[in-house]
Amino acid sequence: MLNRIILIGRLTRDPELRYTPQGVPVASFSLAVDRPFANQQGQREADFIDCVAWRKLGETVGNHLTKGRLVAVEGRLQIRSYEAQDGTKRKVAEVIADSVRFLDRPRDGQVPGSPADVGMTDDVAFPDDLPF
Amino acid sequence: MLNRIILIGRLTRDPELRYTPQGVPVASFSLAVDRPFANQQGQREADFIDCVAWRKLGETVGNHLTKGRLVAVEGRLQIRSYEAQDGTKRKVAEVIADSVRFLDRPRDGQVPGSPADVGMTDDVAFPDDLPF
Amino acid sequence: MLNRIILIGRLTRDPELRYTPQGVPVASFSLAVDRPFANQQGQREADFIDCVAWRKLGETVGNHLTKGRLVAVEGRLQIRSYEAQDGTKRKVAEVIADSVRFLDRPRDGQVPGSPADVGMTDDVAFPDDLPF
Amino acid sequence: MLNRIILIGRLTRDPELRYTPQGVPVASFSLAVDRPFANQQGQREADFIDCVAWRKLGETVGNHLTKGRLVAVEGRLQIRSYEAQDGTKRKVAEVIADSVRFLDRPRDGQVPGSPADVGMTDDVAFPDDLPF
DNA sequence: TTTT
DNA sequence: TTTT
Repeated sequence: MLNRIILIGRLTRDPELRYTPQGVPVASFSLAVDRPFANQQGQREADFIDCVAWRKLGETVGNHLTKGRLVAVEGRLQIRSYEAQDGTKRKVAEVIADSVRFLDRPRDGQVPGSPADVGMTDDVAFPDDLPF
Repeated sequence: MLNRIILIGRLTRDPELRYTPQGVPVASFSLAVDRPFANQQGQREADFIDCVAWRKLGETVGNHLTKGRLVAVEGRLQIRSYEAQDGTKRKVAEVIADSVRFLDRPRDGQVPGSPADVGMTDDVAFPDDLPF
Repeated sequence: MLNRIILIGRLTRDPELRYTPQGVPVASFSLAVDRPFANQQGQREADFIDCVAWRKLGETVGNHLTKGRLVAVEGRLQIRSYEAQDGTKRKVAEVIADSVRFLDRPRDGQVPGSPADVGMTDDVAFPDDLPF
Repeated sequence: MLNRIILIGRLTRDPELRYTPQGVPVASFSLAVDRPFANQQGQREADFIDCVAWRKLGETVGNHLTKGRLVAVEGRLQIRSYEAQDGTKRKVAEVIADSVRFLDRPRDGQVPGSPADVGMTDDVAFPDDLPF
């Protein structure tokens, strides 16, 4: 009935922007989110969280974000279940973003024209999770 | 750097309460969280989200919650990566709860003595609002 | 750049549904949200938080919610500053809701036809804070 | 029963660090949080939100943050009611922070030794994710 | 009293 | 496959 997640982290690689057969843009990216404490070996680990952005938000993400950029993502956690080729059940967990804010400025010469310190929001109400 | 998730949903089955070798209680449970819209067949789907509660919160969950109960869970999303027996990489996504609130009353004869409409929090509760 | 609040609480009174001169519906309501700990006298206090819902969501709130109902509200915290008649500066803090979920069923004979256990979301993207 | 707010914004001035008569540190600061849309005059407004941090978190805030710094604050919204000298009822809304993360680096020569890109949390940090 |  |  309520499913809300807010993350701040850095992109582990450049986003991938693709299009559905119907031409709907969808960007995939992965965030490294540092855990708030050290593990038993005294190291600070991170969670690597897959995110998806659809439509206009997806295009903004795909066109302006790059590996290493710091962002705040708001969305919901979606769990998809499927059967693998070997017949075992698998699950995919991903955050369906409805807002992505850029929290640092791009490094020089990275993405010309990228909107520094600007956020994008996806307020249009569509089914954000076509099975693509 | 920030990882916060808030869910409202119903337990898909009774929680499992176990103990680490060191005797630390840990409860596992799964929530069905209805999606906010219908899919293309007009049906309302749900995400089935695995949750974990440690220590005192784990015991409360294990002792007082049952299948079907409505709860609000606050926590963080944790992704664990591991290698399966067949050598493939797998991931486990689970919400590490630091607060679980009970939003309905148990059905009659369910769990004698369960604290209806009562929440439990993993945090130490300081009066953060002395009138200073 | 990011402003997100999630509350679970009970309405302290019936909501007030009004309309702007342009006919836009807006519902005002107040939530009692129990604090997570007891104060120094051992009593559990609550925060009384003013909320506002616009348009279709406002009508749903105004038509289906009543004093005492348990709800989950998602929105943003808005602070309006103004000058009182005596020339002093005052502030109004209110939560602009973009989603309200009903977490209990109405008491018998309360609101005929009210959608029990149903949530409403306001996904349309408008300026949610006309100075009304 | 649940009261969670997450903000990203900039300090409108240097924080004030004070101490209760019992010696408990408490820092007050105010955040400018840009609204996600423009008003009817096409200008982007901000909400100015008062925040409070207690104890160790308060000291970190008081000692390391300065006007203009970008932070993420997690906490709860607290409403205090009181009677003014003229007999009228007033309310104070403030966010009681339990985590403050620094999202930019201090400007040169600002606060020597300040922990750049480091967050502080009020919570006790248990390894909530023993591999069990 | 308002930040970039 | 992992970010600063």
